[in-house]
This record gives sequence, C-alpha cells and structure tokens, in this order.
Amino acid sequence: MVRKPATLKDVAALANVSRATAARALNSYGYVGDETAQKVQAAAERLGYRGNRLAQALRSGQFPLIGCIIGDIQNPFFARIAHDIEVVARELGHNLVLGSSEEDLGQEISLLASLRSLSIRGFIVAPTSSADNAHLQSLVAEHVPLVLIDRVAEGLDCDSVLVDNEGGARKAVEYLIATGHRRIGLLQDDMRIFTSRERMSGYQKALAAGGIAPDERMVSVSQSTVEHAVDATIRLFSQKRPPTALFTVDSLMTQGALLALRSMGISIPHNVSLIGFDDFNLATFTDPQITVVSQPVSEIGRTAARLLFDRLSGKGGPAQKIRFETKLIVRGSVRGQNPS
Amino acid sequence: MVRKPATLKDVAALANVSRATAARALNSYGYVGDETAQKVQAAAERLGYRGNRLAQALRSGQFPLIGCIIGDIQNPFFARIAHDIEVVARELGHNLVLGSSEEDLGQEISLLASLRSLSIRGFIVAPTSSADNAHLQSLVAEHVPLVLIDRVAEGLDCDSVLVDNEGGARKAVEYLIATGHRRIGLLQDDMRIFTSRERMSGYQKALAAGGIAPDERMVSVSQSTVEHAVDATIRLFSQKRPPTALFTVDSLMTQGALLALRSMGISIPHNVSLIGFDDFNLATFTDPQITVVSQPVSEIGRTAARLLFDRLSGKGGPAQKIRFETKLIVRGSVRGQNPS
DNA sequence: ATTTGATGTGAGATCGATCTCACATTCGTG
DNA sequence: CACGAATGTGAGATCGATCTCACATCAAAT
Repeated sequence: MVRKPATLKDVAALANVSRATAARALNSYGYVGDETAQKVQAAAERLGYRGNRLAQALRSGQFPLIGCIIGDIQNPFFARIAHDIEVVARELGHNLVLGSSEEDLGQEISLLASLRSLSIRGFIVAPTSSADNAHLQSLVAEHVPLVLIDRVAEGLDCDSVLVDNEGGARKAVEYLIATGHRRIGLLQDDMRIFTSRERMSGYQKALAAGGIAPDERMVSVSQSTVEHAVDATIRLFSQKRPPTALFTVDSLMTQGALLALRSMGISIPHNVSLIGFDDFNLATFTDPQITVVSQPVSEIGRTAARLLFDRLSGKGGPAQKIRFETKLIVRGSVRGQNPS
Repeated sequence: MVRKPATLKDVAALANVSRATAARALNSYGYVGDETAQKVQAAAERLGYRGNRLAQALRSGQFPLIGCIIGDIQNPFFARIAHDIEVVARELGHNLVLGSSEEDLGQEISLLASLRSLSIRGFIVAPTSSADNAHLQSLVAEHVPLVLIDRVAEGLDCDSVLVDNEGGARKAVEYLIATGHRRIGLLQDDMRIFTSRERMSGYQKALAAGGIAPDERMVSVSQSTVEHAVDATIRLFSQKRPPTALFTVDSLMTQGALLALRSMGISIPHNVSLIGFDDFNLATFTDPQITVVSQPVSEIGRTAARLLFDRLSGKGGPAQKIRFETKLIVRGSVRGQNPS
C-alpha cells in the first residue's frame, strides 16, 4: 500500500482552508490570520507535507539543479572539482547532476542534451573539444548560464576558470633545460583537449627559447589513464636514443610513466628526470618524490560554482575569464645532466 | 531577448491541430492521420521543440533521475563506484544526482531530504551510520527504491551490495600472524562506519584465533583522509613498544600510514610490515609495493545500479543482499618477524 | 439503408503549487 | 455614521504535457 505524499490540497483540507491560504501560510507571503497560519502549519506537520518541487518548478521554471560535465570522475583533479562544486551548490540550496563525457565528444553532446531537457538551471562543463562546440554555443545563445572549467571552447562568450597551462609547462621544461637536459620527452594527451595543446605549446616554446630543435620522436600521445600512459612511455623509451628527461601533462599520465619506467628498470632521477603537470597525493610517496607543476585545484571548482551562481542570480556583465597561476614544486625527480 | 523554449501548444498552433493531436503525433500513440503526423513533426522540428520533462514528470510522477549519496567523491573507491553507476544510469536514460555526506549523519539526512523533494526515482546510498537510519527507513516505508552500498543499516529491508569485510580483514591479520607478528596495529575509521566495524571485527577474530590478547594501545582511530591518517599513525608509532605490523582499513589511510612511517624514518617492511584494505593505483609504485586486501570495486557500482533499475522497473521479490569476496594480494610490504 | 466498427480529432481534466483577482470583513478617521 | 484603507480568504487561472472522453467521419458489413 503506497501512501502518496501529502499535497497542498490535503493540508488545506485538513486545516479547513483553501489551497491559496495554505500556500500563503506555508510560504509566508500576503495576509494570513495568525490562528489560520498555526492551523495550517500544524496540518502540514501532521501530514509530513513536503512541497513537490516538480510542480513548483513547472510554475517558476526553476529547478534547483546544476549540471556538471567533466571528463572523468576518477581523475582526482576532477573529483576534487566536482566535490567543491557540490559543496557550494548545497550551500545555495541546489543539487548537482554529474555526468562524465569520458572525453568523447558525442557522449558530451548527448549528455548535455539529456541534461538540458531536465530544466537544469546552469552548467559547468570541461569541454572535450575546443573546436566542435555548437552544443555549447546553443546553450549560450539561449541564455542558459554556462561556466567552462579547465578548458575553453573557441569563440564562446561565457565565464571560464582555467590555469596557466602554457606558463606552467614552460617553467617545467625550462627547468629541465637549465639542469642540462636536451632530449626532453613529452607525454601528452589527445590533441583535441585544450589543456594538452596549451601544455604542449609551453613545452615547444621552452625548447625554442633554449635553442633546442623540436623532435617528434620525443613526443608520445596517449589517453589520460594510467594504463595507456604506461604503453606510451614504453614506446618513448624503447628508442635507440630515448629522452633523458620527461614532462607529462597530467597526474594520471605521470603515474603511468612512473610505473613504466620502473618496469623498464629505468631509475629516476638517475637515468631519467621527470616532471609532471598537476600535483597528486602520492607524488611525495615515491622515492624520489616527484617534481610537479601544481595548480590551485581547490580554487577551480569553488570559483566556477560561484561564477555560475552569480549568473543564476541575475548578475550581468561581460564574461569573466579567470586564469590561475601554476607553480613549479621542486622535489627530487630531476637531476642535472651533462650535455652529451 | 530570451526566447522561451517552444511548447507543445506552439507546435500544435503551427501545425493547425489541437494539443492532443500534436501529442499523439509526437509520441506515436492513438490514431493520427499520416498527413497530420507529418505536419506536426515538421512544426516540431522547425520550432526546435523539446518536451518539458518537468511537466511530463509532474503528470507521470517520474523524473528520470537517480540519487547517489556517498561519503566522499575524492575517495577513489567511491569515485569508481559513482562512475559506474553513472554509466549504467545513462544507458537507461537516467541521470545521476550526486551528493556527498562527508561522513556526517546530519548532512546525509538533509541531503537526502533535499534530494527527495526532487522526485528522484530511487537512491543508492552508502550510509554513514548503521544505527541512526530513520531517514532511510522512511524511504523504504514509502516504497522509494533504495540500494545500500559498501555498508548496511540495521533492520533495513532493502537491497545491498557489500564486500566480505570481516573475512578480508581476517585474512590480512592472519597472514601477519603467520609471518610471526604479535604486536599488530590497527588503523581504523570512525566506529560508526559499518565497514570499519566489520574490518575491526575481522582483526579481532584473527587475533583471538592466533591466541593474541587484544591491546587497545595497538588501535588508532582517525577520519578517512590522508592527513588524519598521518597523525593517527604517528600517535601509534610514538609509543615505547610500537606495533611491528600495521593493518589499515582503507586506501586513504594506507597512504597516510605510508607517509607517516616514512616521515618517522620507519622503513617498510624492514621495521614495520603493512597491509591495507582496498587496493589503490599507487600500491605498486611504492618501494616496496604494498600488500593489500582487494575488493571488486568495479562490480559494486554496476551491481548496485542494476539492482536499483530492476526495482524501478517494478521487479518485486525479497531484498537482495549481495556480498562480494575479497582477496589478499601479496606484494612486498610484509616481512617475517621472529617473535620477540 | 442502416448499423457497426475503425479511424481521426478536439475539448477539457489532471498533476501540484502559486499567483492574481475579487470578495469579505474589520478598523480608523473625518 | 460612513467611507476608504487595511486585513483575510477563496475561486480560478496558470505552468506544459498527457489522457480520457466525446464527437465526428468514412468504410465495410448486414
């Protein structure tokens, strides 16, 4: 026997008033007699009345949900961001609908479509592709608030929260060059991904500034998972003249590189120096500890959420483009190299 | 100029038919003339009509959302589960509303209340407390489908997906005893948490079976974060007669213990042996690699989601209580000890 | 020719909460 | 005492989609 949840009509009936009066009493607006208000409150209490948000939303057009589409919840970087967004949302009476695109554009598009049909109030998205963004354009065109995180999309006029990828990568590679390395490997993600491109660009600029000719044999591409990174690293270091140093563009790939190098019997920093983009819990567990470019992960989610809720509360103004600085954290995975 | 999304009324008007006919054409039920259907389709296309799910849900009482409340998205264990649930939900046309209780009962209760008001169809919850579960009881009483993961709640008649915590812990501690350890430390989570209690129980039974008297100085409690675990480990190993082996009840605590032991200059497995519950990416990165009790993480989320959707599609029958086996994965963090 | 049935369509009710408007009261003040 | 204002309350419309009915129309069948 399924007992339907109590409706306003039930409350009104129990309190012997009209629905209108009951609504006034419960939402305290308009004129309501003291005694009446009490009666209604009591009735609501007794029936365990909880407003049906679906109905409320149908009228108001506002369902207290925000959507978040990221690449992969299992990447600690995104997990942290999702967590922070959820906290802010909760503080503001909203809940979080989370989806992962798995770095697949088609999935991102269909996920977004499915979320849009839910009358979600606004979105925070880490777009898979910067170029193919018609689906995001249409959000903006229809004035659905959108905040991009970690990555931007071309020609999209909306708020975004990024980090200085190019600068961070450049700092890392310049540091490797300064310690004497010239054959510097790059383990990077799919080129469609914005951060991957920016970080590669920083890598290239550092090489150019150091007078080192780019060499595509030094670059390996893999998906951003530990497993794929292992393979890509093995490919890179199976060459006749492998790199003497390696820069990896995210923490999962750094971990993959660590595993691969260990399995190949290549010692860090003895045989190869390593710097990873994005700090991770276990960077200080390994021996030696891993030098990384750290980004202010704890700021990204909070900032993005705040921007989104600003828009939701009607704040206008030009798109905010926020970019956080990155920082090179020197630990023990880089060792000087005498130019050979 | 915000263009409101097109409604069925708009479509009907453009096609010169009634709303009822338009609905029939779009949802293909009842009798509709071929020509009429085409007109409606065309009109819908032209207006970019997308049904308003809020309105649909208000009538049908079913909003395609499932809710998931876990302890902490940042714990890779839960991240994996959340990901798997999301995948299954997406396949079945649903989206996932994710909330984290942060292991706080009050927050779990208010989060659940807020999710319930959204007309969410069903829930997957990892309850913070087994005893205080009136909020979950009321879900079950009102026939809202509920699946518990990782932990159960007392006297709650609903599906659940767990692992054999006691057996896993017992295997680990028996293994430590078999290698000669007698002062075996336990680093455990808050006792209110179900898994923590079960794992401690396995620890105690193994000790008892090995003829070792329980010693509360060997037990340290901390929250399940790397940072808290560091402190708790330091407390444990600052005693005059510290443990010679340590069993940690989850992967974040294992990582904390690793960090703490390193910072204290205690070498694994030379000075102290270590086994952790729950395998983690970096268990094989450290030197030595960490021996762990692994659980079939990839099964838990998928199984829970499947159970939930079975219920949502009306499947009856008694509550399914699923418990997966755990497995001791021997690596290099345990070393024989001559009884002292 | 008329009944039966299949086919096609529209008017209106419904889901639950909220808001506008109209209608009662009661009160204060000239 | 009377009239406008302040105070309370209810009937009904609204949000958008869907479903039930009732009503047509046209075909085949008796």
